Amino acid sequence: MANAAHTTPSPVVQTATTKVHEVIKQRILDGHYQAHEYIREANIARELEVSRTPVREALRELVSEGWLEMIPHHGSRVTAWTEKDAREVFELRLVLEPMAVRMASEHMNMDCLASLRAMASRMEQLTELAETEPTVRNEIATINHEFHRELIRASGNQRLGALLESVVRTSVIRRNFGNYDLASLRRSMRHHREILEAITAGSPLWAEQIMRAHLLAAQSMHFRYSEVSNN
Amino acid sequence: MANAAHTTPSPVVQTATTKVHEVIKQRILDGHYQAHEYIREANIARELEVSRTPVREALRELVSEGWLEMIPHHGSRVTAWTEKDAREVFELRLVLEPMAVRMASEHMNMDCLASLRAMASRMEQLTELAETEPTVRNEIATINHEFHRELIRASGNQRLGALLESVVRTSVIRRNFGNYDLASLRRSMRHHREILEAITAGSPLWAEQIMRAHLLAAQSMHFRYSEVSNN
DNA sequence: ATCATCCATATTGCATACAATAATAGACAA
DNA sequence: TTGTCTATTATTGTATGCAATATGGATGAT
Repeated sequence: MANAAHTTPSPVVQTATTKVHEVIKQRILDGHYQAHEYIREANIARELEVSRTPVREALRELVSEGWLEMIPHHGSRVTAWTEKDAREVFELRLVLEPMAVRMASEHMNMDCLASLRAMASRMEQLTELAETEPTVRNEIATINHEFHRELIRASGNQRLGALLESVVRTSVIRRNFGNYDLASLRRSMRHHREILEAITAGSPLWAEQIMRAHLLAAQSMHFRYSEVSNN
Repeated sequence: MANAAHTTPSPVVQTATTKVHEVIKQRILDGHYQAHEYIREANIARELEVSRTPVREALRELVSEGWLEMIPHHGSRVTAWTEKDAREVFELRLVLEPMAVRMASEHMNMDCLASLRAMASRMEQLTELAETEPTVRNEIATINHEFHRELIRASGNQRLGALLESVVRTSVIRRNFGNYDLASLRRSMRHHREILEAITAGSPLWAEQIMRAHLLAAQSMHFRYSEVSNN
């Protein structure tokens, strides 16, 4: 990916560059760094007690991965996402994730399936607490994200995983079900369960279609929410 | 992809880093740098008369974009493509490009269509020379690449373009029709023409299906060739 | 002969200094 | 007041030196 669409180069050896990379990325996800905010090289270098060199290298990587945009001689700032971006991402997910589920269901092993079932169950439990305890929505969102990742991983196409990772960030940033009413949450959980049922039944096509419906439902919720909040 | 999956950050301002980036990328495409060959920072720095700093930054970008792989404290080398990679890429193209064509045909303007028609015509002309003059195959390949790019651009989804760009490299490297017999070449040209006919007729679905067939035919040719040459 | 250990060397990783560039504020004139 | 020019300052871009690490071969012990 332009890369970009690729995983971090060195997962095992920890250099200063990888450290800076991870910190900045985490802070973007946290919301600690906000959209359009400039990341000054000297600041972050001083803060993390490294020189500007590894900072610059980390920034370049983050630019290639789409987290930052760099204006020569001016600086690097957090990329802001427009509604157009969101639409593009949904269009792509709508094609790639159903494909991933179809492929995953064609050669699914029992361990993976068991893991997915456990996640689905956990999310269902949490859903019933969502009304009284709003904070569990974050936990649901995290598991949901992991559920989708696991399915994509099971597709067997590594590149597909990298692509979706680079594309799905926008949903990661606001990965919450805060705007879901209970009925929508339950429907979403029902979709997860049905995807697993389709896989178990050995019907890749069924699984693919449910995933498509699942994403269209999510898309519908997203734009319903964003219309009243943003534009 | 990142970028990975992303275009070069600064198209207008030319820094030393962008210069190094372009040179190395071009050399990988040329075949000047071969698969698994190490790019030594000091060598390329001395050759291009810059210091190691911009070289390192360019290398990091190229790693993020998937052109190189970097082993910490060991070096950066040109990524080699396996048959598995090729299969993954075809799977992805088979989903993304038909999608792009469908979307492109839904809002196609006359200028773009005229440009595509011109490219198709040019390729058809060159095809009839391919038997007597083998070198025109390279020219056909270049126009073919441009044809596909233009279609993707016309889809209106910028991210899609970036994704495909990061994914389709393998075909760029060996972007030649050297292993096509005349009949296959003609069929390929016929596909291009039919895609444009489908768009003109206002049938996104037709265009999408022909693109899928077009890619499956190419896939078939690719693996037929690679079986006798590689494994 | 084989294996482990240690040292020399090549290469990358990082820090610092300086150069180049762009934004900012202030002075001055219209 | 407004516009323009200039000097200052902040920030990024590049070069260089040194530290950290890995590789390969020589040396020695078993």
